[in-house]
Order: sequence, then structure tokens, then C-alpha cells
Amino acid sequence: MKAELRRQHILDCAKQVFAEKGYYEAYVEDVIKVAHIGKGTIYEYFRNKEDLFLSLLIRSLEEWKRTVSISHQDIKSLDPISYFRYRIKRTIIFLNNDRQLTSILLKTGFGFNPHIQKLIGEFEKNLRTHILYDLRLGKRLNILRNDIDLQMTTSILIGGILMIAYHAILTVPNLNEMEIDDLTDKFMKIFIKGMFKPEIIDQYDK
Amino acid sequence: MKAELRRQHILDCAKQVFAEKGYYEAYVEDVIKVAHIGKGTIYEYFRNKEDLFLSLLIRSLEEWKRTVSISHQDIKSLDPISYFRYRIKRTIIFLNNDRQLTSILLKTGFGFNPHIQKLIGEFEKNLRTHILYDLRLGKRLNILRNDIDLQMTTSILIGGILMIAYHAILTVPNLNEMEIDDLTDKFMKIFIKGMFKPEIIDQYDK
Amino acid sequence: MKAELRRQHILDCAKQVFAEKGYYEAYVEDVIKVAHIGKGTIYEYFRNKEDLFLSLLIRSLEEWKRTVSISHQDIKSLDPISYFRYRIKRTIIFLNNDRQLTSILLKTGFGFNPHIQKLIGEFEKNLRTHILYDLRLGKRLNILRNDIDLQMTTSILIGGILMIAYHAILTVPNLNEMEIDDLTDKFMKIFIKGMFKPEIIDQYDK
Amino acid sequence: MKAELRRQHILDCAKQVFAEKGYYEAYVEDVIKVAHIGKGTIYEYFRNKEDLFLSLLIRSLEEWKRTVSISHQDIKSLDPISYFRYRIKRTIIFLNNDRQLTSILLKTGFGFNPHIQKLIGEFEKNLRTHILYDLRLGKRLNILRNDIDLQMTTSILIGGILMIAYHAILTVPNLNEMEIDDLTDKFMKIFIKGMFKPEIIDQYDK
DNA sequence: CATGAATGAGTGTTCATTCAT
DNA sequence: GATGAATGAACACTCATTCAT
Repeated sequence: MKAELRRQHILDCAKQVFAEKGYYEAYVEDVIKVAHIGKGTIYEYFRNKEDLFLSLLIRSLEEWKRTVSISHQDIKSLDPISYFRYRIKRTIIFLNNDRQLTSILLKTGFGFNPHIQKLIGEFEKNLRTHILYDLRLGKRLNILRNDIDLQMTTSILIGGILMIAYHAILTVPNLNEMEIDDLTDKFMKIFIKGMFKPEIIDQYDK
Repeated sequence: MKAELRRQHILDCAKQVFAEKGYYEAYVEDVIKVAHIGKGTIYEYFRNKEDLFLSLLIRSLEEWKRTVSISHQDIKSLDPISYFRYRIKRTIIFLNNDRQLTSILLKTGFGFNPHIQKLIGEFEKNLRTHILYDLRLGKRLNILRNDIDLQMTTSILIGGILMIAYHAILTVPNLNEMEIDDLTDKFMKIFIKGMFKPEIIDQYDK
Repeated sequence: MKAELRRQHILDCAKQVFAEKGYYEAYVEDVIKVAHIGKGTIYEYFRNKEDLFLSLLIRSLEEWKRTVSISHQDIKSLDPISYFRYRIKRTIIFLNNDRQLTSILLKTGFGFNPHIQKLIGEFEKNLRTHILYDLRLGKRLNILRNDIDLQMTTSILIGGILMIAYHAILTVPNLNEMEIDDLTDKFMKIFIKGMFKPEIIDQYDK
Repeated sequence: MKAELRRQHILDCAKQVFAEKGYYEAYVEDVIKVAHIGKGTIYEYFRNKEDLFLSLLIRSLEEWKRTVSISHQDIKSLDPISYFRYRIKRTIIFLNNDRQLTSILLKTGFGFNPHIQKLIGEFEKNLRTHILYDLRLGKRLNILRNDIDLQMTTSILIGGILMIAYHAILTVPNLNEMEIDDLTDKFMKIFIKGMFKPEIIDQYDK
């Protein structure tokens, strides 16, 4: 049990370091300094630096699932858009709370670096699966427009929300409940009614 | 003059290598091999690896501006949404054509790594400025909803379009004109009318 | 008493590991795994890795002495060459039975590595003393040629027999009684009559 | 060309270090200190420590072949035993001159350590091939006894001569021509007429 | 006594950068 | 200007040993 606590402690410290420096510029040396442990200790818990990083992402992914998930009862009690809003808000809350993770995700890049690809890729795929699941549900419930491309919408949602989190982290120290609500509402507006004024759309449709 | 050609040649090769491996896993050695030049030569044209990378991004940024820009005459001849569509399409074309750059942007991450931050950050800021300019124009022309947050919309647009580019690169070898048009239309739909059916929105508004 | 048994058990396991991997590539970790003991336990019985190795050699040396030794009564009942043959055969039997030791001796090298030198050196000196004792006995009994150099003959015997043991271990799984007899005879032949045909030697002598 | 000289210089220094400390206790750091080169330089010429060691052995093997080899004309002018003596003497001269190599061979062990086995093994195989070639020649020329086992004789010769070289290195600073001749003669005696007095052999034969 | 989690000095190796030619 | 051999600071990782439990 104490071992598990220590493992978690190392992961916490590693997260802090990776968030600050990014994968490549974060040194194992840095992590052990922050964690106040010996150099060899880290290798008792993780095979190597890559394994440490992967373990970190996996743990955060689990956390994310827990934070964002919603019980089936709750689904019924919410109207579709409120449900969608709930999801978005929870995601923003999660990214706001776990700014270190957000920083890691953004710094490392979603890209397909041969070494890190499988790590970050795994994370991104999971995120995508979750969102795609919601959108498919929305389609079955006849909530979404028929002409909406689900894959693309997922991409825009992920890309958009991450970019917003990135800016929030850069500008505001930590968002409070009200600011999060505000952010969520602004985000929703784009995806509910689009950017343009109705009259412009009407012109365009004709 | 020959020097300038050589510089461009090195940048081309560096781009290829950075696109394939990402900043950290791309070695100067790799670049000089691809460029068929001596190891010292690269340092005649660039202060160091970082400068090489920065120069690369700056050049691509200039290219991007040229590709995406639109003359003032053309603006008048287009209705607002078509203008917006034109911008999006040009961006997709650019990212599609310059897949190496797209790959670099995604691999390196938009993040704020102490070393690379100023490089990628510079690029991202420029991208943002351009889009923000368009959106402000749209606001002045009374095209956009009043309740739209410009900064956020910019974030969503950048994040979304990059994420889409990332997936397009991963899945399709190279997009043809038709596919680009299709992609653009799908993208536009989200931002024109939102994701939800009108009746759902009506329910929510009440 | 139980402590002594445990010590012996550790030595047995250490022998197995050292034989398989050699001194440097055998890890204390490997030994404790084979011995099914805790990591600290080995240091209850041995000062350090070097001490463990030395203890191993000392024990084997004692065993070797017992295996090869012959009672004084038996000496009288044997003719000189048979006595010599007996010694050789016993040595081959010993090396064959204790292939792990043979492997260790050959892998570690007789060399004079600063750290291991004193260990292996000790073993080699003992081996040499024993053989030299026999040869001196032979000289006193007027059995050996007068022009034979005892030190050199000892070297050749040790070097030769170890090299043969090495090849036997590499090629044959385990020698049976008959094969050992055969090996002994072949070995003896060289040292009894030399390599060359009598007529060749006669020519050379003139 | 200068590169080749530098390579040879590094090999010389590496040989010195390996001879003094053995493979495992010789550090790359030691070699670069002796060679007065930068740490990276060694990796310009050799893939890694193992490659450095292997290259060393290969070079010495070539040298050994040259030193020990004898022209075809010379073969005809020598009687069989003189030819054999010539070979032995040349080998002793080689091992005496190249005491560092001898030390390396003895320190590393002829053994079959998984990592070094293929290196030392290669060397030992070559040595064996050469000697075996001579012995087979002797057999064809009807010089050697018919009851002599060639493989075993080869083993005894290699083992014996290495063990002698080991002792010579330990005891005498450097052998002069006369001492080498003396050593060769003593060595030859064993293999020409055996150890025992004729009358003892006669008794045994009966 | 036995244990095994914790340790850190010590290694091999990499790769951006320099500078003599 | 062009080159590439030389460099060494930096880094991940190992493994014998210790010591609190």
C-alpha cells in the first residue's frame, strides 16, 4: 500500500515536471529532485522515462473518464443541449483543475512522433471515442442536424476545447465556477447557433 | 544569390526532416544528410538548430499569408459567408499542400515549452491575429452574432482546423479539389448553423 | 547449523549463476532469485559480491583437493605412469563433474585483473602447487627426464587440461566413464611419447 | 589516411587499458584519457565499447598471422621438427612482444561469456585453425604419430603456450632472444619426447 | 535473523556545436 | 565559403550495497 502511495507521489512530481518542461526537456533528474527520492527509486516503479510518461497519461485518462462521466439517470433528467453542456463544462473543469495535464498534452503535441505517438495517440483516441459516443447518441436521439459530419465535429470539439484551455491557462491563474460557466456558455453558443446572424445565413442559403 | 538558394535548400530539407521526426528527434545530422551539405555549412546560414527551426516557421508563415490572403477587390465581390468560406478553404489548401508544416506544428505542439515556445508561439500568434482580423471585420460589417466571443471563436477555429488537418494527413494521402471542397463545406456547416436541430434549440431557448 | 546449510545453498546458487554468466555479468539479483532468498540475506553471509565469489572458489578448491588426492598407500601400489594417469583422470573427472567451476575458471580468466586476480590467482597457485608437487616427486623418483623444466611442464599441463575441459564442456553434454578414460589416454600419449614419430626425432637429434 | 592513423592510435591506447584492467573494469573514460582525445571521438571510429574491443582483437589476429606465418620456400628448407619449432618460437615471440594482447586474452578468459564469447571465441577459433592446419600437414607428411588426437593436441598446445606466456609475463619483464630460444626448447622437449624417461615408458608399455 | 525498498556513484552513449584546414 | 573531424556537456539507466522494519 505504501508502495502505491509512493508511485502516486512520483507520478504527481513527474506530472509537474513534464508540464513545465515538456517530455524532451524534462529530465529524470528533475523528477527525482522534485520528488525527493533517489535516482534508482524511480526505476523501481517505472521501466524507464517513457513508461513513467505513459503511466502518467493513463492515470489522467482514468481521472478524466471519472470527471466527465454522467450517470444514466442523470441523462434522462437533462434535455439534450443541457446534457451536451454538462459534458463540455465537466471537460473544461477537468482541464482547468488538471492544468498540468493540459500543459503536457499541448506541449507534447497531438502529433505522431514515432516515440511518443503511441502514448499521446492513445490518449487522443480515447478522448475522441468518448466524444464520438456522445455525438452518435445525439444522432440516434434525433437531436443533431442530419448534415453534420460526426468525425469532423469531434475534431473541432477536441481541437477547440484544447485551444481554449491553453489560452485560459496562459491568461487566467485559475478559473472559478462563474468563469467556467461563462466559458462554457460562450463555447456552446458557437455550436448551438453558429457564428453568423440569421439574416446572413438566409441570404447565403438562397 | 547562390547563398540565398542554398539557404532555401537547407530550409526545404530541414522542413522535411522536422516534419518526419519532430523537433527533438530530428538531428542536425539528418538535415545535412538530406541536404547533401557539410555539417559546418548549416551553421554558416543559421546560428543554431533553434534558429534553423525558427527560420523555417517564419518562411512558412509568409507563405501562409500569401496563400490565405485575398485582395480587397475580391472582398467586395463576395458575400460575407463566401468570404469566410474562401478563407477556410484556402487554409485547408495550404495545410494540405504544406503537409510538412502541418506535421511540424502538430508534432511540436502549440505548447509553451521554454525553448520552443517563442518559436511556435510566434507562429500561433500570427495565425490568431489573422483570423481575429477577419472576425473583427465580420463584427464591424454586422455579420456575426453580437453574443459571439471573438477570442474564443478564434481558438476554436484554429484548434478545430488543425485537428482536422491532422486527421486528414493521417488518413488520406493527399486531398484533391473535390475533397477539399467537401471538407470545407462540412467545416462551414458547424459554424454557420451549429450542431443542433432548430427544434431542439427552440426548446432550449425557452 | 541451519545457517551453515543456508550458506552452502547460497554458494550452490551463486556457482550456478557465475558459471552461466561470468563474474561481471552475474548480478547479485540473479543469485538471490535462484536461491529464493531476500536481497539483504546474502550480505548476512558474505561481505560483498567479491567475498561470495572468493568463498565459492575456496570451497571448490577444497573439493578439488579431496577429489584428486590419493592416499600414500595407493601411491606405492601404482607404477609411476599409472599414478600420473590416475591424477590426470581424477582431474578430468573433477572438471567434468563440476562443470560449473570449470566454466567459472575459464570465463573469469586466469588473468591478473586487479580485483579478481587475488581470487582466481589463489586458485591457480594451488592447482600449480599440487601438480608441481607431483612432478617434483617424479623427479626424485627418477622417473622424469632430467632435461624437463618442471615449471613449464606444470604450465602446459594446467593450460592443456583446462583447454580440453573447455572443449569437452562445449561439445559433449556430460562425459561417461568410457569417454573419460579415452580422453585421459589421448592426453597421456602426448606427455608420454611426444607428438612425433621416433624416426623423425632421430633425424632431428643428429 | 590521418583518420586511419588516429584509429590505430585509439586501438593502441585501448589495448593498453584493456590489458591493464580487463574488459569490464576498463572504462571508455580510461581509454580517452590515455589517448588524449575527446569522449565523442572514440564513437566516431567505433560503434561502441564492444566494437572497440572486437576491432582490437581482429587487428591483433592479423598481426599474429603475419608474425607466425612462414613462406613456402622456408618450409621446404626446414626439417619437420624445425618447422614446428619455428612456429612455436614465432608464437612465443609474438606473445612476448604483444604482452598487452596476451594479458587481454588471459584476463578476459577463453570462456564463453554471452557478450564477449563471440569476440574472444573468434580469436580462439582462428588460433585453433592455424595450429590444426599445421598438425594436419604433419599427419599428411607422416611426421606425427598415428595415435595422436589432433584436436586434443591443438588444445594442449594452445592452453600450454598461453599459460606459459602468462607466467613469463608475470615473472620476467621482457624476454630476450636467448631466453625465448631457451623457452622454445623447453617447450619443444615435452612435445618431442614426452615427460618420462624411456625406461619408465618401456615398463609401462609392457 | 530475514527482508526488500531505497539509494547514488558510476557508465556508456548521444548530438549540437566548433574550428582548423 | 565549405567542410567534417573533434569535442564534451548532458542524460538515461544500472546494480552493488544499506538499513529500517
